[in-house]
Amino acid sequence: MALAAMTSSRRTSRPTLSDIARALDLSEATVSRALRGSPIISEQTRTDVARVARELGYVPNAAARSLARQASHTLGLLVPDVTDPVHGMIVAGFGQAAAAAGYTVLMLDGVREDRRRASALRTLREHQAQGVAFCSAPVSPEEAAEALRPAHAVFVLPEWTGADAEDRPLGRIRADDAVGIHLLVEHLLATGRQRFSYVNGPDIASNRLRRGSILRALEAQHVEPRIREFSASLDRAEIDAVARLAARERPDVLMCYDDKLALHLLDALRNVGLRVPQDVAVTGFDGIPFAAVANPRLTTIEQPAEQMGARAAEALIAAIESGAPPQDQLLPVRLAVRESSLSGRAGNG
Amino acid sequence: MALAAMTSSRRTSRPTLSDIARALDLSEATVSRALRGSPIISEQTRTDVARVARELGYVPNAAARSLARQASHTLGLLVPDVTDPVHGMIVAGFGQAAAAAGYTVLMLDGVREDRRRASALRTLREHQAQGVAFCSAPVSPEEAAEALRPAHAVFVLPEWTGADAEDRPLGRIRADDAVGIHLLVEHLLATGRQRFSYVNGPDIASNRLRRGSILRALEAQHVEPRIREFSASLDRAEIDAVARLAARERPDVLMCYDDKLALHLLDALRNVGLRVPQDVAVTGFDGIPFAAVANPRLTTIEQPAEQMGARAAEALIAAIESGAPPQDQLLPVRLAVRESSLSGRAGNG
DNA sequence: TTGTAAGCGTTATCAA
DNA sequence: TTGATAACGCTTACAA
Repeated sequence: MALAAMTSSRRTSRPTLSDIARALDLSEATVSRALRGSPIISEQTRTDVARVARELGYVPNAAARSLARQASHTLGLLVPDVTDPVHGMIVAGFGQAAAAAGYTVLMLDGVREDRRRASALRTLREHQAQGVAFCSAPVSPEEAAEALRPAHAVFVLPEWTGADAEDRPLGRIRADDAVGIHLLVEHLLATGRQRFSYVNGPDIASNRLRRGSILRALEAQHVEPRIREFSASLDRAEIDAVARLAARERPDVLMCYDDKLALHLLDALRNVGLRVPQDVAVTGFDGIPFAAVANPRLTTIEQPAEQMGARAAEALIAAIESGAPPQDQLLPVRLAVRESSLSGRAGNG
Repeated sequence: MALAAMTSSRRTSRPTLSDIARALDLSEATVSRALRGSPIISEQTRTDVARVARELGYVPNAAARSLARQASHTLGLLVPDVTDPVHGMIVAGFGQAAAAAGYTVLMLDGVREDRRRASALRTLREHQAQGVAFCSAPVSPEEAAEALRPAHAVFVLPEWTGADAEDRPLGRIRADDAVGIHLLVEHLLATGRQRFSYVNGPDIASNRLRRGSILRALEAQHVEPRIREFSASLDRAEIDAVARLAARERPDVLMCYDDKLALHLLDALRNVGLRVPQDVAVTGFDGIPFAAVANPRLTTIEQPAEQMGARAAEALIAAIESGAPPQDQLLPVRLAVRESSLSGRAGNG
């Protein structure tokens, strides 16, 4: 008996329920109940168990619990690139909300790469994730279905808008890009800009959506949507090319897919001698912190990224615990007007 | 029998080993061995099992495996703030290296806050993390010990340099700050800067270390270490105060704790009318991507942050699998000279 | 209020 | 080469 006890405590070197039970001469079942605050346990037992658990430094084993309960209390979060400020904020918000609700997060990064995405999905299945959020990730319907099997899913940014979206336990958390863009276009028109151009980001849904919103916003303002489009990923050569084109064509505004792109473009414009905002206005999208301290400070549409992450986790958890599919949500954005789009043009057209 | 099968497959809705075993009329043990490529399995059985597993969409249950093997294959990563570019890169590198080695990462954010740090450590114990990395996190010796119990630990940035470091299974992954700072000081002296000042970041070990290195580097260059220190967290009011002080005292250089601080200071200096680098040089530390496109582009010391994360994971895994404590590592840095520290001073002293 | 025992999905030990 | 069987640590009927 004593030997068994030693052996068992040596083997894992972590105290278990049965260590507590043995110390108090109780059954494991009673200890388990006491630890989780079951109402049918006597006050005496409860305090005894709590004390011994503390003394022993007992912490429940998540794997065992997951197995016994048939619930992992684990959420998956798929991210294309954690080093991106927006994704970082989503991750932060998601993690905080999940932790607050007692859920563990498996954050898998780099899922733009096929192999890593596949491995991430497999990891989530192995760990029996009860819900998964796709953060701006290009997931195919097949993959989504695969990831979901019995789980719930939420798309934080609307990368996937598959036709069969209705059949699946999906929810979408989005920022109200359209409204933000409407405000932005209004502001730009008000400051006298006329020849608009849009600088495309990578060819993903959010880029297409923003681009579409710009066209619609211009129409709504009865501006002929004479929009010149430029294409640039974050590849530096492409951005330089856009800057050179802009120097030649002289649009009034360069509306960029996102802040990161805009900040790099600002740098490229400096190289070709175009002044912002005197020669051309530049706007971003997202509201990342560095946009506020760029030189010139960048006009942008601020998304509540951290809140979006938190909402995603909450939606997932609510869905898991209620059994109902996660709810869609549309969060408000805010236009931050800064130097890069001020009027006072030098008039070059 | 058929009923039992249905019941069992309904209950979890995920196929298990026994589903495969039943389908092929084999034992679970054999299926388990076949799946993991045990050499003592017949070719026939192996292919049969693989086929059925694929058909059924079988994925092993991590919780069950962790329990049976007494090894979670899980690593913990404690991060103060994922939205910080440096931390983001560490997280990215760590995650990639861990995944490549078949380990799952539990990334816990916001651990600067006491409560979240405590909860993070508990989560890691619950999940039986076999190793944990503290990324620039202010951990107390007690907490570290608590986190470690039977696990291994690596400190990615040297926040904790406790006296009893020797007794514990610790390893430190650091960038060679001292060398970088030496190069930086040399460069600044070569461009004619004389009155140095250091802008302190938060009062954490890495700040103290960088500060110390600057003093030593100045001494080594036989420059009287007349260094004026300023204090600024990322609180905007403090940064503005530093800018005003700088406008009054006119040091030749403002060496900042890190890039983030430097970028904000650049903005503040613009407000008080100080030109960089004509009136004062500004340098950062870390080499975050936005430093390269700031206006003026920021001179900085580039740390291989992503590589540091990867090394941390690798060191942890090596330690786990060999049983030896993790190895210390010192990674090289690189001085990136950019506009913010160019010579051509307007001569104001 | 507490205990007994079965089970969760794997792996590992021993036999066969 | 394969099969029983006993863990792994916890939860949960069902009994007492």
